Amino acid sequence: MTTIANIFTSLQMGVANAVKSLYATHFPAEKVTISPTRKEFVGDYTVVVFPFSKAAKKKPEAIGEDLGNYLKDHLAEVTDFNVIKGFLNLVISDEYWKNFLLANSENDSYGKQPSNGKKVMVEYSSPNTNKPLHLGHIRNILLGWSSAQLFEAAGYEVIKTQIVNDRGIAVCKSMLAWQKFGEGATPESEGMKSDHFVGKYYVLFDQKLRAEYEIWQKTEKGKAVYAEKHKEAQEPVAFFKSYKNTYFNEYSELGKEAREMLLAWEANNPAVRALWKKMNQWVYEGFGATYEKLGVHFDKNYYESDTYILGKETVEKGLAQGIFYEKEDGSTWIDLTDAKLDHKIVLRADGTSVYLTQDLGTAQLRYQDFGVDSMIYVVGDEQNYHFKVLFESLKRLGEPYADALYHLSYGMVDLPTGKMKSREGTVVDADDLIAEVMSEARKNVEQRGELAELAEAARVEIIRKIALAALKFFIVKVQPQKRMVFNPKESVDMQGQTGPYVQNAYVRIQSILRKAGETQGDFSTYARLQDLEKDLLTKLYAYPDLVKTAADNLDPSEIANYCYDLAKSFHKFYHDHSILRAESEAAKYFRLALSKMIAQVLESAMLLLGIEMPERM
RNA sequence: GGUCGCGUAGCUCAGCUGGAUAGAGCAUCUGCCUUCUAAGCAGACGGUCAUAGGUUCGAAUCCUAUCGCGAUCACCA
Repeated sequence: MTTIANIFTSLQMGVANAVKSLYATHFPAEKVTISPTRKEFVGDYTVVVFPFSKAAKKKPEAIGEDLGNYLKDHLAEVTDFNVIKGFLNLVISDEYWKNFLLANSENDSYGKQPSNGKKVMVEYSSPNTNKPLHLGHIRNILLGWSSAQLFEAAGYEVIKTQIVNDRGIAVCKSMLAWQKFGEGATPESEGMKSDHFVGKYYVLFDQKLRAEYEIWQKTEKGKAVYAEKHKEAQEPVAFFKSYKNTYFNEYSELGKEAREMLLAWEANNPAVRALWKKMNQWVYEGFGATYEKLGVHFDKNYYESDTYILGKETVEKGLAQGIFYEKEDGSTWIDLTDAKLDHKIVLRADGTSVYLTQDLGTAQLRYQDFGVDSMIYVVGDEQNYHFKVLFESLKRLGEPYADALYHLSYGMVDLPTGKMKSREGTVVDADDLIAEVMSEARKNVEQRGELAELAEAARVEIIRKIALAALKFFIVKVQPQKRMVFNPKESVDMQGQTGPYVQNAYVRIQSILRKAGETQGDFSTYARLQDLEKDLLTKLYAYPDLVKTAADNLDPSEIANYCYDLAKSFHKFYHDHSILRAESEAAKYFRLALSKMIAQVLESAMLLLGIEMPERM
């Protein structure tokens, strides 16, 4: 396989040399801007010449001519140029592109970086064990999975993990509701998916609590509390809404029982622990099924029931180092005011851990377990502050991985009608969503009839791939840090800027390859590459760099947008030029090689997003 | 109020470290299937890039201020 010098660096250096020899000025090569030529102009790459006008003391047009001539004379890759205003458009030789294609069209690891010997841990999903996964989790899961894939492609060893929030008062709520009102029902007896079954009791608890609360509001005690605590001109409805949490903690019978259950759990009460295990097992089975449908998995699970006591040693160590300090009441704190982050508590006066402490301990545990060089936390942007504090604290503790901690922060998912609110029942359930997009895909497949001759099992598999492509692409094409609007109707679209559109480009190529017979042949005599062919080649050429920058930026949406771009260019090419009936044998083999490489890049790029390609659709 | 994020076409989104006339998709309208899969292609319509200053040969992009939306500022996780 011939190695090909990077065209960007070679052009940059060419320009720098030209500036040096023509104008006797040093201009750093890496500062030369090279971009793909816009399609309305002739050329493959464009050099912006304005920055040289000071050194050259000439008009930009004249500089463009100078540089163009120099590059044409000195670089074999440059065969022609034109200058428009301050822009020098360079035409790259057909030979260069043909060599590029020859070297890479059969290379199925194109774009993947060699191992860099580093380990990174990606934490994502991290659900609570009291209710099923919803749309918000899906965004989290897809971002987590695809950034893990991205890092693997960028040369890292990746360990995928989740931290399961399997304890606490919320979990006790569903346990208590099941115990009190469940009458021994099981997912099997109800015919329900087991995480939904547990979720039902979580909802039931809230209903019972609300009923209890409403009765209480009318009691003497309730009226007295309102009279005493309400703000001026605050109606009872508004007051009691804001008072709900206090009620739960101070007056509610159910609240009392739930707290007692939590205490019993912490005291290792066998009956409570057994109930806890049983219900969590149900939830895990349900989650497992959803994860499998989404095509994701984890290498290692951490459970909050194990990690919530972690971190105390860290605090002791930090105290000894003077990083933490104790208050008079016995609680322990860290002062981050010089990092503009305020004081944060790390241990309560009774010596128990808080959220931050757990995360400190968990980070260290992970380091002990895997010796990771870096960790990525995929968590919603409402926790930005927490992660700043966490990372700053670990840095002060001198942890070896502390400079390589990243929070992949993403915005909430809204519905066209507004925010998702569980209380108002507007939360989009993950399983429902998957089922819906599957049925939409099936409808489309049946309408088209393209797969009518396939066995049902094969058809189902393709439908699954198409459906998930639509859903995943829809979510992952949006930049993570942006809040996004999820329109359920648009998420099942299969035309336009969608996953199936990209798949269709791949499928068209597979269809051609099946019909082609011999797909490899000599194309060295193919001359005059078409504009659309060059457009595709420059895009293919950009792919490996894209993988790197997308990983650096923790941004899978860059990959999604690239896939769409590449597919779009291919669809146009496919429409305008015949491949199997090309003008010559050389042209045919050239286009077959080009198509093969496009298919290969589309397949591996989409796989970075967790999207699989069907062979036909 | 402090801090952070966001604001681009009717809607959903691109626009890389500043570069040519700001791009896609959806929606609406119009063409193109006897030719490699029409989940496709082409065209029309649609913009004061929130606003005002500044830096620059050049600003959607960088800086400042203002406005709007959101998050956060818990001994919850």
